[in-house]
Amino acid sequence: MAAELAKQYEPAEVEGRIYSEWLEKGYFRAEKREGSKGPYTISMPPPNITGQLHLGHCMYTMQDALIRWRRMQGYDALWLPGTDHAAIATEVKIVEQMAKEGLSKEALGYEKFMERAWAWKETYGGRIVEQLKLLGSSCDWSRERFTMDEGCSKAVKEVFVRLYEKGLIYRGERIINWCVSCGTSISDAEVEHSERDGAFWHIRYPYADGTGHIEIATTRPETLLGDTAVAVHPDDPRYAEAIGRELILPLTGRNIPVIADSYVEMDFGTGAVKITPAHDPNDFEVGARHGLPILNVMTDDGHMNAQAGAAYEGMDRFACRKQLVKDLEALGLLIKVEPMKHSVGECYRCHTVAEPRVSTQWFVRMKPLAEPAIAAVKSGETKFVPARFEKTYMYWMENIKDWCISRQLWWGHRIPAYYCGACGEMAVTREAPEKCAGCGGDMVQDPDSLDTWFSSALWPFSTLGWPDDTEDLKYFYPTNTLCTAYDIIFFWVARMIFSGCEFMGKAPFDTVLITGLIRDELGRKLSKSLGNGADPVEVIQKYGADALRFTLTTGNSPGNDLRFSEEKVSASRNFANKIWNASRFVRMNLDEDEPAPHVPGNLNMEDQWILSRYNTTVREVTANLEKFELGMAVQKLYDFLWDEFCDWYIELAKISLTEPKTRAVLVYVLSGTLKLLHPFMPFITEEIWRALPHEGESIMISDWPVYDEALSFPGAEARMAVFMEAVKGIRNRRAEMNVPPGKKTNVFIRADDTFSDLLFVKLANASAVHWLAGRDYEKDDAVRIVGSGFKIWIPMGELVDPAAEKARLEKELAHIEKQLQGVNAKLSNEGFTGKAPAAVIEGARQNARQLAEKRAALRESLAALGGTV
RNA sequence: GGACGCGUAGCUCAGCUGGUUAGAGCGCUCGCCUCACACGCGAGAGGUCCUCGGUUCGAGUCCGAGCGUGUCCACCA
Repeated sequence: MAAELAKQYEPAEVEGRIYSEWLEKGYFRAEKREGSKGPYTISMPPPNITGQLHLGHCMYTMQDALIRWRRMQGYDALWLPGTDHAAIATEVKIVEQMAKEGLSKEALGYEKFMERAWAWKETYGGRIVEQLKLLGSSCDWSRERFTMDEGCSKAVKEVFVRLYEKGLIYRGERIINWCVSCGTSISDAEVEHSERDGAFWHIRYPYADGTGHIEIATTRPETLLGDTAVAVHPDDPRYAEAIGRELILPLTGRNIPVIADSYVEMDFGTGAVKITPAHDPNDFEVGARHGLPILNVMTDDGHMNAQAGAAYEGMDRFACRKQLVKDLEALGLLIKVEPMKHSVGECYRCHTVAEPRVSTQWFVRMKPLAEPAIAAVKSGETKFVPARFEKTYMYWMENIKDWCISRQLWWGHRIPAYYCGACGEMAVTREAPEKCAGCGGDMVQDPDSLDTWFSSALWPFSTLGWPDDTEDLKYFYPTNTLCTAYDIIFFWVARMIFSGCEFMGKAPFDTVLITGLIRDELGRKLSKSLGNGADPVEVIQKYGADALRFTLTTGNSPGNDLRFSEEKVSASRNFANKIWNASRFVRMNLDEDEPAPHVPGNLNMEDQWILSRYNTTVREVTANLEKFELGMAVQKLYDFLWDEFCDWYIELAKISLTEPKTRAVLVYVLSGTLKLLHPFMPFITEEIWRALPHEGESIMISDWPVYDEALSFPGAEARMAVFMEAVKGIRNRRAEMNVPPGKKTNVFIRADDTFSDLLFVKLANASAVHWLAGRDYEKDDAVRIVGSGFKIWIPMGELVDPAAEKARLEKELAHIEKQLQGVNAKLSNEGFTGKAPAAVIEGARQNARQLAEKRAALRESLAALGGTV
């Protein structure tokens, strides 16, 4: 056994050593074992290889806590880790990095660029994995995966081909969101909308026959150059005559028709809408209905193209907007400019204003896939915790649109579509075709890659070996708990569910545990630009991983955001130190050959009490974990260990440390509590557990404690409650009377029950305890303490301030009277006595009796005191 | 325009299916270096549980309305 423990817990000395040992022993490895309780699986949300560990990742603590708990319960607990290639995010970073060296993608070429990207993956993907280890994550690293590794890539290809063959993937020309900065399409989910100050330009479109004009209003004047019609509502009387006439599109000289479409809102703007099918999703629909030409006026990088006309070609889209407004004004066609707030979409990666534009892309037909995914949640096959997020999910799924999955990026999974250079024939296949099946011409692969979420959607089964029918897949799928923040329900959770339903026939997990977001002290979202996120690595170095984990799990409930502050971590560190010192105390009083944890015989009141309280804690903490109430579980452990075990039991145990029985109880309760705490504070619990008598080689593979009816001692709990009340009463009185801690006092007690004098000597600074059987203390010169089932007198001479005592008694009396009044009012209410459960009524009666007793005693005390003041 | 949170002690937040006197951490006041721990010990102060109605014998907890605040979704140009 280790020598005496240090006075303060030093996490930095402990954590690395213990983590390495766990790794070496292979404790994280999950396997199908005979006689286990079965599988318990969590797929780790794969962190992006772009990132460093941030506080958000530290919420993975919840997953680790669940895994550690289930592992101790005897499940084959698999926490499957990995990283995400994060197509667009990574590519943007690499391009940035290259720009600093004066390099560009194009200049480098595809092959070289990909080499560079893989090198990036090795460096930074590796870094974040190492950082996850610092947190204490007990993942099965032997199963670590990457969304672009061979297996995952095979799964992606398989899914693409199957969906294509089923007609659920198609290629077509649609309006998509385009990021001019990233140079790629992005999905609807990847566009963030925000309200911005903009303007509403009212513009005159003259009739071609020179008989007047129609006034339209727009927030994006530059798109005028791509207009191919103006639409009005068919029932709008203002424009009844206009329908079918021609207008001259200003600055272009083109003629465009006025068409009728009920998409137009009559009472918004001027009731006439310019239609730009190439640059607006609604206009695209209108255009399709009316067979309008589609005129794309912009380039990939957000400049105006030749179709915009020579005057504007090459201009940046926003510069063009300015110029165009100026030109309209010069022509007298600008009627007015109204300030207007409207929502602008931007790329979620680079925050450039996204451009809706028509483009040929690949899409997933979502409706048929959404149906089973909706059913899975409706039927309860998959549950959200907290349940309210089901609504978020349902709303999105029920209103889902086709998913644009192709990206004009290099870093990602190539689309398995091949085109014949000779005849244009397309083939979608698992293996690249040698030659065109039709004409024998050479085939070229589609240059686009897939949305990064396309591969993460398959994560719960691709990582287990799918499409091969592996043993892992059979055993660990479906997984159990998916734990993630609410901000990626659409991006990821929803897509995993429909993918699981489609390809596995089963939803990928039974529970989605939603965590909140971490915010800073001021409640702001953590962001790189604000630089307001503490670096978890530094926090861990300073306070320890256990303190950080504790901070993130305690007193927090699923789905709610959490404000992070260093003060909280410091408080958690203090708790770790408290555990450490309590254990140090226990440890230093043990014999060399102290037996392993067991419940001894000959238990006295306080032994029974702490065992009973421990037993209750076991039951409640386990129940909390089953309901995913991790915050509550941790809170209970904190309270139990600090308030009950340390503040009371250890103090009482000091009286009888020489008895093996007392030491056995200390060891039993402490090591059991450490087990309960282990999922949350893995390092310190392991370190201490090993220093105490124990069986087995690690706390992390020890058995989770179970509730034991034999350890339930309600009688001892009741007696102990009385004792604690008495001790607190004495302490309180001494404090208020300003009795110096060193001054011991005589204590006279009349009680229904008796306790060992030593208890009072030790905990209440008593010099001697006098038990008054069946009679009160007779002299008047004493301070009285009245409790439930006891009265205590402390001779006044030993105290100092009778006036203060009188004031205190009066205050307490008033308080008691108020309470008594309340209880009596309740008891005399027939509604209450008639309808409330018997136990509640009995409780109230008992309370009333006790209060009445206290009141009587207080009055007596006051009367007695009155004589002496 | 929809949907969803939140509003409890000075600050940050717990409080499950309604049931005795509403809790914690930090901060504050008083006293203690008491032989595990000053990252500590003991004792305190501090709350109209946002407002108004309702259901109920009983509401911080359930319902309705309102106010404040935050988030997500949405094609009104």
